[in-house]
Amino acid sequence: MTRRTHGRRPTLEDVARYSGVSRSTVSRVINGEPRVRAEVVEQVRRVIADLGYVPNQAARQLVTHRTNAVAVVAPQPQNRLFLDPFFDCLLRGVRRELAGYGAQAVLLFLDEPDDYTRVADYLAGGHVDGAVLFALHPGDRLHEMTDRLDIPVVFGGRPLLRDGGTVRAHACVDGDNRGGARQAVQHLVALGRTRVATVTGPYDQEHSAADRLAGYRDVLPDAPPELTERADYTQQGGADAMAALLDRRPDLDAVFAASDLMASGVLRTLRERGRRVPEDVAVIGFDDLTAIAEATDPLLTTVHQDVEEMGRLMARLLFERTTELPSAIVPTRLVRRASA
Amino acid sequence: MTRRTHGRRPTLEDVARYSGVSRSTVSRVINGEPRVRAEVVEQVRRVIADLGYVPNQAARQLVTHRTNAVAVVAPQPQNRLFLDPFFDCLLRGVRRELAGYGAQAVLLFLDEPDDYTRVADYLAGGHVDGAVLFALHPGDRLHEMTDRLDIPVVFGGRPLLRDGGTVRAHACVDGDNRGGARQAVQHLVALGRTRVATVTGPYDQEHSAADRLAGYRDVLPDAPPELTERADYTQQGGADAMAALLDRRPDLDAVFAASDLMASGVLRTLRERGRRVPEDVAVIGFDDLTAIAEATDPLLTTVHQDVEEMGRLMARLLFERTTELPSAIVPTRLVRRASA
DNA sequence: TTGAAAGCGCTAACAA
DNA sequence: TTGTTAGCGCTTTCAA
Repeated sequence: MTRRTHGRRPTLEDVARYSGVSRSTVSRVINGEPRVRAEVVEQVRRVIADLGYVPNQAARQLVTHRTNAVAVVAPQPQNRLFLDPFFDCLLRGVRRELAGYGAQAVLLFLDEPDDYTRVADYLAGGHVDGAVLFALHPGDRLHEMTDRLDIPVVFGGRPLLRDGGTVRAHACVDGDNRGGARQAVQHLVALGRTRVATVTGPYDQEHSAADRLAGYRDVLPDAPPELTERADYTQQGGADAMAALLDRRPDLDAVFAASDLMASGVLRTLRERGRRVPEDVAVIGFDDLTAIAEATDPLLTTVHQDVEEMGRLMARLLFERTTELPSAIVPTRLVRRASA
Repeated sequence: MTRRTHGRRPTLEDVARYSGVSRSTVSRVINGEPRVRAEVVEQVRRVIADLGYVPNQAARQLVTHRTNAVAVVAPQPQNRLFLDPFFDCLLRGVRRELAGYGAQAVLLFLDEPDDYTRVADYLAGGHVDGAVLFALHPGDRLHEMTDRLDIPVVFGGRPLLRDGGTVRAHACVDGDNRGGARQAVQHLVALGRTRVATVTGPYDQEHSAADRLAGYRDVLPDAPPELTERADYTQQGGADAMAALLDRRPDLDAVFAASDLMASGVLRTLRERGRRVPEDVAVIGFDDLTAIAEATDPLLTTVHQDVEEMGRLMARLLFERTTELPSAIVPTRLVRRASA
């Protein structure tokens, strides 16, 4: 038996009519409320299936103020973010945790200037119950835009304003970049290495890069500047940086690369220049992305971050806003493989 | 002068009251309708800014049936899609074109089984005005789920059901995979190569891979099977496949790799095995992702697809549903660089 | 256990 | 050019 609604999309009203009950009762069935007679539930369910009824979320949202959707906002700079396995992992963590709350993660990208206002409007427009903001640069305009939002916001990475001002007390999750870098460099020192170089990320643009460099300097405050080379978190960047370091200091005996991707470039250059790893030069990376760290030759010793867990934590913080300033620094640990 | 709404989020009603006009007038101002006195527009705008009023999208949507959001749905298989520059480009095209229509692209990922129903519910729930579906496998459950949707849907890549059935006449955009492959192989033949191998994509899972293999066979129907090696569209896969081909047929003199990423792996293996490109072995890729094709040594000759344009086209088809079956095959062309 | 009725915040006829 | 009015499709008191 197939019922019709004259081409209109069926409404709760239609379901009620065909079931011979009131709208309230249908609503109760849909929302799984207990106090409905079992036969009625059955009957209503049948009609719903028959009609192919799907609740109108806009109508529901208008009264409940809930959407069951959470926005994940991230920059998509030309040819970068999508090639970043770190982001891949983080996002997966957020998505899986949200799924546990029955919420749909919707990803929004920031690329061109126009995107900012459109995304800000989207977030303010009530399309989502909360937002997770990723990998924004210090001083990113979106930081300020989120101040006026009346939904909870969680940042990945420390939120900072350009001028040193602070944003509203949003939650924030980050890895222990500085501590992790310290562990790595201390390990190299403990190995007896005395000329420890570092390949950094873009420390003027990213907190994580600045913090990892700070960790290196914590352990080696007197390291000469020519042992530090700035790169851009890419493999090629790591390879080029390594070449520059070798040109300046052929005698270096260890390298701390601030990401696994860069470390794999570092290894490539060392191989091309005929240096043995770890005998001649010990190498440590950062992130412990298994797809990279367990595929290099030799296997990469690196600072482990539980990236998926960081993602999950961000999602959790969105829903459990118990403490006043629910932020978290996720600890790191050194994973020894073959390169150091 | 700051007005208050007792902690409530301000509504259109509040704006009307403070402006001394009716709700309709405020609505007209917000929607930029012409027939409103300039001073009134000014005044209303001031109150809106003062109150920090943002329209409630749910309420608006309930009456207009529009959301100004479009979903982009794609699988995020563990460690794959995000590392795929092709997807990166396609998505950028979709986003930019949508931005032109004032629509926000929201990206939804499919990963675990539960995701399917949640995403289907999201799409059916009226959160978006349309959906762009990417890179689904043949027989992907989502194909059938979209049949009941009352929003327009555009597929990237041909939609097929497992059992050979057809889906509702959704729009569909794809590159000319078969024709492009033919061009590539014909070029190798014209170069005088007589033992042309091919490294294929996962042709049992992806249309594009099957079509590119078909193009190879169109030109070389009698090529022996040992000249064909299946890989997985990754760089490492391409490298391994090349090694296998060389082991079987050390005399091969050309390779058509069904993606640039695989082609870069192919070049790596050829270099390691001491073969000169193109003197000993000519190599052609597919996609023309400049980040890859212009970074290989030698520069990669490849089949060009305007991937960003394909993305834009998908978005356009969503809004301009004029013809009955608005599908499109985007043509390809061979870009000669150094490798063939 | 069920129904009646009000209202969420907005747009869109229709009148004025 | 502006205001009045009637919904959009749902949830949620409150009564029955």
